[in-house]
This record gives sequence, structure tokens and C-alpha cells, in this order.
Amino acid sequence: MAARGKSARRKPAVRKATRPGTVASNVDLGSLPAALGYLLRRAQVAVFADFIATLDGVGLRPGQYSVLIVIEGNPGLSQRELCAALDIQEANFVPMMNGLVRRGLAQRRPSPADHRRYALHLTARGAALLRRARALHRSHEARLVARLGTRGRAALTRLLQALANL
Amino acid sequence: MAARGKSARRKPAVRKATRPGTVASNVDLGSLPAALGYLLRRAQVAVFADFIATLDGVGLRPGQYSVLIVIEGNPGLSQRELCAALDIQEANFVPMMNGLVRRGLAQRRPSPADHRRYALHLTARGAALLRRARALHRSHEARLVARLGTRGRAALTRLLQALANL
DNA sequence: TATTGTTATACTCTATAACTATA
DNA sequence: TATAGTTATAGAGTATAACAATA
Repeated sequence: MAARGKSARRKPAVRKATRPGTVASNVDLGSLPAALGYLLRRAQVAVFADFIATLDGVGLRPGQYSVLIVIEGNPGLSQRELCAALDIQEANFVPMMNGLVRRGLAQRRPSPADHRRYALHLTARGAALLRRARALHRSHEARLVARLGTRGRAALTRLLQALANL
Repeated sequence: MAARGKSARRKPAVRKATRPGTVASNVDLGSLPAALGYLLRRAQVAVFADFIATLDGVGLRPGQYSVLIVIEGNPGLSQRELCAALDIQEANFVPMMNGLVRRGLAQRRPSPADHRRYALHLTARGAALLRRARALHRSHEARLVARLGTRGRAALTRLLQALANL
């Protein structure tokens, strides 16, 4: 938060009083702090940063985590189906899936009925890693609830869903 | 991202038909729809898509729009100060500012007191474009309020601010 | 020595076209 | 012809190191 009023005219003497992460700026952001897109972006970046740091130990990025969850919940799913569900470009999914396969977390099994398709599955190791990741994810969510309150979290969920498919 | 005519505030009985852009997925997303990071990301992407489409006519991306707003509100600001206020890496700001200068929207004036600094200013053309952009931005925000309600918008603002500096 | 702006670079994420092999 | 997967590529966005000019 700014320490001074918005129309601070005077230049404070060498404000080097910034702590790491806190920018003591008397810069007027104008209408930006009221713009939903701006707020949404700042919040998303902050939440992702916390999520990424939280799951660093299991080596999963947000996208990889979501892919593992969907494979686990829908064993045998094809790549196209998974990509459609998560709004991932199929071309971009290939190297990502390659990484999961290389790490022994997921498999591409040949689909018996249709030789064009793969049936995606988690390995035992993938399922085990996902259990650890889920626990970490829960701690991340708990941190968010500490900020928002249970009631606030429910309200935020509803509001974000209203925007999700604008 | 254009809204589709098929409004239908109806309860999806079983399966929604596949329209372009709407994937008829019976894919189980598991815990993802309850994950704040996931919801935040989906909402941010949707809102940005609408913003970008709305401001396409003035040729401004979200980052450029925010930069013009801050320059206008703080004429004479240095590049470092602007970057600190908007959390932009200074190295990344250079080509972006070059683009605004090339388009005649903003200027780097030499700072008389300190020859290391630039004093950033909008040109008349930049100010005029920003006026048009602001009007477009307002229509974008109005679309969001139509989704959220005035009360919902206020609540969302508060909740996002609580997450912004996690 | 420190600060301002810059260049170069690299890595992620995303988007599109074109190809292959199967259906 | 259409579909599933793949490759190549290009564009944003973001991050860090190193440098020149200036303080």
C-alpha cells in the first residue's frame, strides 16, 4: 500500500526504504487497481507462484499437475480428449506428455480398437507422486483460505466461474 | 471468444451438444474445478481474451495499455520507476517502449538533472489513443459487471486484492 | 561504486500449419 | 475424407547476466 496520498507532489528524500517484495512507490496507477483484468492477473501470478513453490519438491508445474489429475480420473483417455478438456493445444501436449513418460509417471498404451489413439494411464509411480502432490496442493489451498476465509473462498469460486467462459 | 447465441440458462440434463468451442466432454476433472489456481487461470485467460479483442481496434495489448496509463498519470517518470510500479523487468520494457515510441504514442525525453534517466511522456497522439482505449476498456468492464453484478464485482475486487500480494 | 538503460539470451507458454498413419 | 498424433516453427511473456554511460 502507498504510504502517501494519491496526489503526493513532493518527492520523498531518496526512498530506499523498500523491503524485498514491497515497492514503496508513489506512482499513480490510475484506473488499473480498479480494473478486473489487472487484479485478476496479479492474483493469478501470485497464486501460481505460491503453487509452483509449494509443488517444487515433486517437480510438477501447474499444467503437469492438472494433466496427471485428469489422467488418473479418466484412465484410457486419448490425448485429444484430454487436451479438449484442459484447453491444451494437442501439438503442445506432445512434449509435455513425453516428459511425464520419460519420468515414468504416465504411459501411452496402444488403443486396441483404434490404432490411431493412445490410451493414457498413470504408472504406479505417477499415482504415488500425485498423492504427494495432492497433499502439497491442499497445503497451498489452506494458505489461500487463510487469506480469504471459508466464506470468501466460496464467493471467489462462484465469481471466477462466472467469468471463466466469458 | 464471441458469445454464442445459444444462451440457454438451462440445467444441463445429461450432455451438452458439441458446439465449436464447447467440448462435449464427459471427462472428469476431479479436484481441478475446486482449485483456486485453476479457476483463477481460466478466468484470467477468458477476461484477457475479451480485453484483447475489445482493444484490438486501438492496437494495444494489456501490458501496453497499463504502461500508457501509468505514463499519463505520472509524466516524467523514469523507466525504472515505471517498471517497479508495474512489476515489469527493465530489460523487457525496452523493446516494449521502443514500440510505443515508434508508433508515436510515447516519448523518452532526456532528464535534465540526471543524464542517465529518461523522462517518459505521452505524445498528443498517445493521449488521444488512450482516450479511445479507455472507452473500450469501460465497455469491457461493463461486460464483466453484467456477469458479476455490481455487488459481485466489488466482492471480487476485494478477494483478488487479498490474493495479489500473497 | 552505484544507478539507468540496454543488449543478448534463454526458457515457458501458446498458436498454427503441415505432415504420418490409421480409420 | 476424416481423425489421432506428431513435427516444426513462431510469437508472446518472463527471467538473468553483463555491459556502457552517467552519477
